[in-house]
Amino acid sequence: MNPAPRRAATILDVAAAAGVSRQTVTRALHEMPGIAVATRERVLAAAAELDYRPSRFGRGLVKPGARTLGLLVADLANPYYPELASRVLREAGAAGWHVVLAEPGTSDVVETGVDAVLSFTGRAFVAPRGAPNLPVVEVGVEPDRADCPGCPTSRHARVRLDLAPAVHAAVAHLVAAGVRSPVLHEARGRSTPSRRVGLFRDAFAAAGIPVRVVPAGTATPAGSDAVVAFNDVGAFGVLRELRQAGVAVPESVRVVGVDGLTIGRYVTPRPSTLALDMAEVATVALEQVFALAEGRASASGTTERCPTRRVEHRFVVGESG
Amino acid sequence: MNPAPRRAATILDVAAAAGVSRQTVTRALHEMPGIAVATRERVLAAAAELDYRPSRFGRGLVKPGARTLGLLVADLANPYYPELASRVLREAGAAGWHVVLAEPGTSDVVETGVDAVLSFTGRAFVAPRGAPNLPVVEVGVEPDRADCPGCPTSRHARVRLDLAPAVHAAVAHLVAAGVRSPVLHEARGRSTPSRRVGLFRDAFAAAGIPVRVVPAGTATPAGSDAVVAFNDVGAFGVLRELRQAGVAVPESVRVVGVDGLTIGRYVTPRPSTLALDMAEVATVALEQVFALAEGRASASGTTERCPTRRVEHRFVVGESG
DNA sequence: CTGAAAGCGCTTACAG
DNA sequence: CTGAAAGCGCTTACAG
Repeated sequence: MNPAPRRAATILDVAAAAGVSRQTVTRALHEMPGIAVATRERVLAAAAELDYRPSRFGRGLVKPGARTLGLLVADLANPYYPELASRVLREAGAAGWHVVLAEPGTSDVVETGVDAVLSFTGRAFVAPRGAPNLPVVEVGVEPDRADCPGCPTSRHARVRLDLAPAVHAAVAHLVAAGVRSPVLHEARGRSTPSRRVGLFRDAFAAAGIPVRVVPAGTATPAGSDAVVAFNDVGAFGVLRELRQAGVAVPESVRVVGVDGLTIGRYVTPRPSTLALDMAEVATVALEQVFALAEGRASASGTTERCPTRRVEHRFVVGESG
Repeated sequence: MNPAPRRAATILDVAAAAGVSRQTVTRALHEMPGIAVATRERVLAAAAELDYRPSRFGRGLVKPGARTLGLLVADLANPYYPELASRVLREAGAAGWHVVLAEPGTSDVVETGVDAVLSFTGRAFVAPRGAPNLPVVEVGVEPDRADCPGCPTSRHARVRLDLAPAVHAAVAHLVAAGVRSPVLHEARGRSTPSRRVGLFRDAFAAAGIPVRVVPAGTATPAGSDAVVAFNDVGAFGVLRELRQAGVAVPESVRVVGVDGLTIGRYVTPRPSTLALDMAEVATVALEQVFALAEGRASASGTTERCPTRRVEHRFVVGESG
C-alpha cells in the first residue's frame, strides 16, 4: 500500500503528521509527564503509521549513552574465543559498555565507530584511518615487542598470556612420567616457530630430550610417547586419532593441550592442558580498556608507554597425560 | 602531567589548538587532498596532544554508516550459541552490518540503539520504551503463537525451528533398535513441559511406548534403555555419567542429543543428535531482519503480520544411538 | 590551499 | 499542557 519512502521518517515528520511540535513527539515517545493523553496517542499513532524509528546518532549526540567496545576474536569456531567473549561480555556489560563482536575480516568495525578495541586475534592490530587515538588493547602469547607499531598512532596496552610457568610444569610432569620421545604440534601454515613450540622445545632440551615438530593434523609418528597439541581442540583431535588407531592413552602416548577449555570435561580421556583463567584474562584486559578509554595510560594510573600486564597459564593434569 | 580534561576534546578544540578551521581538521584526519603538508602535520599533532577521538555520533549523523544488529543469545557457555553467532556475524558482516552481542541480562543494549534485534533467547522479546517500530526477529522452537505480544508495538518476524520431522525419525530409529523404556530429559526448573519433550513423548506414545520424564542432570534410572537429553551438551554429560557407571553405550543404553554441535565429533561415543543447519538458520533469520529493517514486512515482500519461516532439524545417527 | 555556512536528528532547558 | 530556541559533533558542498 504505502509506497517505499525515499528516506526514513524523522521526528519532524512525525510532528508534522500529528500536528504537534517535535518536543511533544519526544514527550510521547519517552512517556514523559506533562502531555495530554489524547495528544500522546495521536503522536504514537503517527509514529507507527510512518514507521518512525529514532536515530541512534541524533540521540547519542545529545544523551550520554553506553560506550561501545569492539571485540576482535580470531575464530569463533574454536571454543576458546566464545569462552573468553562470554566473560568479556558480562564484565563489559556490567560496566555499562556494549560489545560489538567481529572476526578479523570484518574489522572495519572500528572505523564506523567504537570507543575502544580489544583484540584477541594473534596478529597485530592496525589502527584505522579516521580513528586517531583509538584505545587498543591487544591480548596474546607473544613476548613483549620492544618496538610496538601500534603505540605511535594510538593509545595502546597489552595483556601478555604467559605460557612459560605452565610449560615448565608440564614438561617436568611428562619427563617424570617417562616421556623421552615427544612430538610438538606447530600451527599449520606458520613460517616462523610459535612461542609455545619454542618454550616446549627449550624445556625438553633442558632435560636432555630432543623433540620432533610437526604441523597440527599430522598423524602421530610411530615411536612417539607424547603429543603436545597446539591447543585443546587440537588435543581433542589427537585423542580421537589415537583411539581410532587403537593406541592406549596415556599408557602408550600422553597427550597435552593448551587453553583449558570447559568443554574438555566431556572428552575422553579428559586432556591434560595448559589452562588459562578466562575470567582473569577478561578482567585484566578490561581494566586496561577502561583505563585507556578514560584517558589514563594504564590501570595503575601511570602514563608509561604501552603498559603490559601478564596472566599465567597453569598446568592441569587430566586423564590423558 | 596533563590535568584530566573536564570533557573530551572535539574537532573545534583541535581546530583552535592548531589555529585552523574545523573542516581543515577533517581534511587532515581523513587524508583528503588539498591541504598543505605542514598544516596537516600541525593538525595531527594537535589531535594527538589533545587525545582527540572523533564522536561516532557526530559522524554517524552526517555519513551513512553500517547498520547495527543486536544479537541476543541465551548463554554463550553452550556452544550452540557461539556456533550460531559465528554464522550470523559472518553473514551480517558481509551485508555491511555490525553485530552487538548480548546475553539477556544486558539487553538494555537495544535501548541505546541498534537498528534491529535478532533474539535467540527462548523467551519472548519485550520491545523497550523509546524504540518504537524496532525490527525484531525471534528464533525458537516454540510453535507459532496466535497472539504475538511483540507484534502490536514493533515490526516483528519469526524463525521457527521445527523439531517434529527429526523427532519422528529418531523415535523410529530407536524403536526399530529395540528401545522400550526411554527416559526424556526436561530442562531444569521448567514448570510447563517443553515442546521437544512433548514431541518425543507423543512419538513414543504413537508406538505404544511410555516414557519417563526427568530433569536434566538426573542419574539415569536403572532399567532404562535410552536417554533423550535436552540438548547436545546434556547428552555429553549423560555419556560421561554412563561411562563412569560402566554402562555400555549403545549396547545397554542409547543416547540422543539435540543441536548437532560441531564439537560433538570429539566426544566418545559420538552422540546421535537432532541436528540443526546453523548456516541455514542464520541465513533465514537475517533475511527476515534485512526485510524488516528495509521496511518490507517479510523477505517474501508481502506485508503479512508476523511472518514466520521454518527450519527443520534433521536426525543424525552417531555412535551413541 | 583554507574557511564561513548549512544541516544531519535528536533532547534539554526555558517560555508561555 | 505545548512550542520556539539552542546546541550536541561532525561532514559536505560552496566560496574565495
